[in-house]
Amino acid sequence: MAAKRVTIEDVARAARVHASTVSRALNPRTRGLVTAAVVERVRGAAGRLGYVPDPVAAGLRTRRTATVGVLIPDIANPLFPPLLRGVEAALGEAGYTAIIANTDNDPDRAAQALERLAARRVDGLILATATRADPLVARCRTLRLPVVLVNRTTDQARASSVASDDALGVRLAVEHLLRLGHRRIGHVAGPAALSTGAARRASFAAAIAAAGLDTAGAIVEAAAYAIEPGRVAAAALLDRHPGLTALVAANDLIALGCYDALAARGLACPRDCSVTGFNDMPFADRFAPPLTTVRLAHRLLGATAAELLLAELAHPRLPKRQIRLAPELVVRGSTAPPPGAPA
Amino acid sequence: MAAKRVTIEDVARAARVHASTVSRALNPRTRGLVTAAVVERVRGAAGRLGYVPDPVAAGLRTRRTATVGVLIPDIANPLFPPLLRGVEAALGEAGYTAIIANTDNDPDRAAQALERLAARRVDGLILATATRADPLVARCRTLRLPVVLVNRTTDQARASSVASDDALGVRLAVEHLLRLGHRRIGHVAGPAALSTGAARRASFAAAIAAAGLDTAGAIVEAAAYAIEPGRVAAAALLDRHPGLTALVAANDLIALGCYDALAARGLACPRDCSVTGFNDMPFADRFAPPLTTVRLAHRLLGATAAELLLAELAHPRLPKRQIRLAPELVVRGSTAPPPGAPA
DNA sequence: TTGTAGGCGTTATCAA
DNA sequence: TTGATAACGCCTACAA
Repeated sequence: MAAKRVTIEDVARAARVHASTVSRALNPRTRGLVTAAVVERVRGAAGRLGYVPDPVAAGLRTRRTATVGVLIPDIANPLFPPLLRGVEAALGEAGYTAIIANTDNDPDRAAQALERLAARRVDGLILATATRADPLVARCRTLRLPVVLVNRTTDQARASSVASDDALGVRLAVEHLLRLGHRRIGHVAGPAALSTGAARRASFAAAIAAAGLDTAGAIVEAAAYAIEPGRVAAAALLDRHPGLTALVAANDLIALGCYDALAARGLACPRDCSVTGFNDMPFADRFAPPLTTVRLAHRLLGATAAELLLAELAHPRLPKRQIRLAPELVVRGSTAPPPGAPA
Repeated sequence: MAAKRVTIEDVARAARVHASTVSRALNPRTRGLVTAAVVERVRGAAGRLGYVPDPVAAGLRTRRTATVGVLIPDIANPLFPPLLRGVEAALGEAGYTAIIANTDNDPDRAAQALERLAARRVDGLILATATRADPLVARCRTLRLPVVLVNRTTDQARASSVASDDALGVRLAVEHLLRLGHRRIGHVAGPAALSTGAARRASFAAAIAAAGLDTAGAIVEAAAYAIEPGRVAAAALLDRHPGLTALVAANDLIALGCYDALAARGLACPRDCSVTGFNDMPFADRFAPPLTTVRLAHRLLGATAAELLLAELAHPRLPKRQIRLAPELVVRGSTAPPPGAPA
């Protein structure tokens, strides 16, 4: 059946016009240059023959592939699937296709992936892997590759970005704990090399200080946003400050590590110690106990990043924008008044 | 800096050979045709100039894009991220790139995605969305697009496939429950239109019959592999058979629905009723209670699918293969002896 | 072993 | 408004 490919020449013959006219008639941007009647004839012929334009050939000529690269740390981190859905939806709407690459939080792999995607001639890049001093942003400038940061940002605002308002999120968590009566609150921070780790930590310190409490030393940094590093850091924190009645974790996976560290010491959550997370990852409501956390609109995060990038692709000289989405607190079963508090 | 693109012509000039020689020297398959000394000179020049071959241009000429399409129902289903990692790893090894598309279990979206990927000239397709009578497999044949099925299969073995041994998995779950002393066991099945739903249901019935028990009517089908449909189906099942002491769910999300249905009736799991899942999705060990389930090697599933496809790309006339990976039972906290059983 | 020539399917530019 | 032409960057018969 569909043995041989239908090309623009075949359509041209069938419509009794030149191939370039077919191209113009079929391309929405140039359709205005062609008589309406001819457009109809061409579309009819194209439909009859089952013509499908070849984006590879068009890309060779136009230097655009209608393709966007997406670098993420690890798709197995439940934060990212919804984000990717948002990216995909927004790109798809505009006729773009996403090419996703995992970097495993490894800068070398990220650099490699960037080169591979650039070689594939992606039109732009969405970076969910940025460190605060990420060399990839500069590399994109060199390659003249439009880039948008999502979730994590760099210290220098050389690219547009969409992220959560980390400061607000942590403040909501701390204020919730203060309202419950907690006075000895610790923080298991994320990596300081990431904007999220640094911002959440700073906000924690500020919120504690604003309450007139002392936070010195009640912060330990986890080596990565994952359960086991979270457990290790939480254990160290509890060693140093056995009297803590609440832990603010820099994200939900670290919060799970806090669960483990508490369990290992025979402490019950939330009875002996409350825990809060960040992200409201899928199934956070199913954990034991259900996790009180700060909810991010992950899908919106991805969709917004895609739209920022599409805007830059359409208008290359657009000023960079930094968008912060406001998160909200979701109270579940992992937080309660501190032990000994009046009911 | 990298203002202008470095082409094969530039390298040819620098190495004082013809462009076609550069092409041959740089392509592993044709390198043997070129003198070693010339190869060295070419590679040197290419390295110095920072030449990166353009896969778009090469693809136009060779009709191959080193690209594979992957259709999945929904990346937000935790089953798929590890599977995709496996696909990505195996493809990357061979220099291929995956292009992922979500279909939301919608046949129309799946068909659309297939056409889009075909238009993009993917070299092959990995289908994780197959229904038992999926028209997309035939469409791939028409398009002469190599295709491999993963996780779900079609009734007709017109394509190679990798999936779990569903029969074995369910048998393991049922036998575990029998050993615990359960005699009234129900099944919340997956959609009958999917190979997994049908196979797991048949295996459940067979295992119950083999134990000399009566299963008539103790099966209800969930409308989809998701929590809420699972809850609805489990509720219907419990209405019809209030005496059930164990539920075998067709997958982990349906198992979570069973949790909800039991809770709504004031029944405790596992004290009043045991529940088993299927897949061992990430975080299944974190649920309340931790889920006893059948573990699949998801990453291996994906990697194997990719390798099957790569083999077919290399040798188009290869016979189709049907691979079944053996799952294993993971016993956790959601199963226990039936109420009233001797400790 | 290397060079020559042609073409993959499309679109931009120019001319009519 | 439409047609002709060339070019995007690469690969592969074929010729030398």
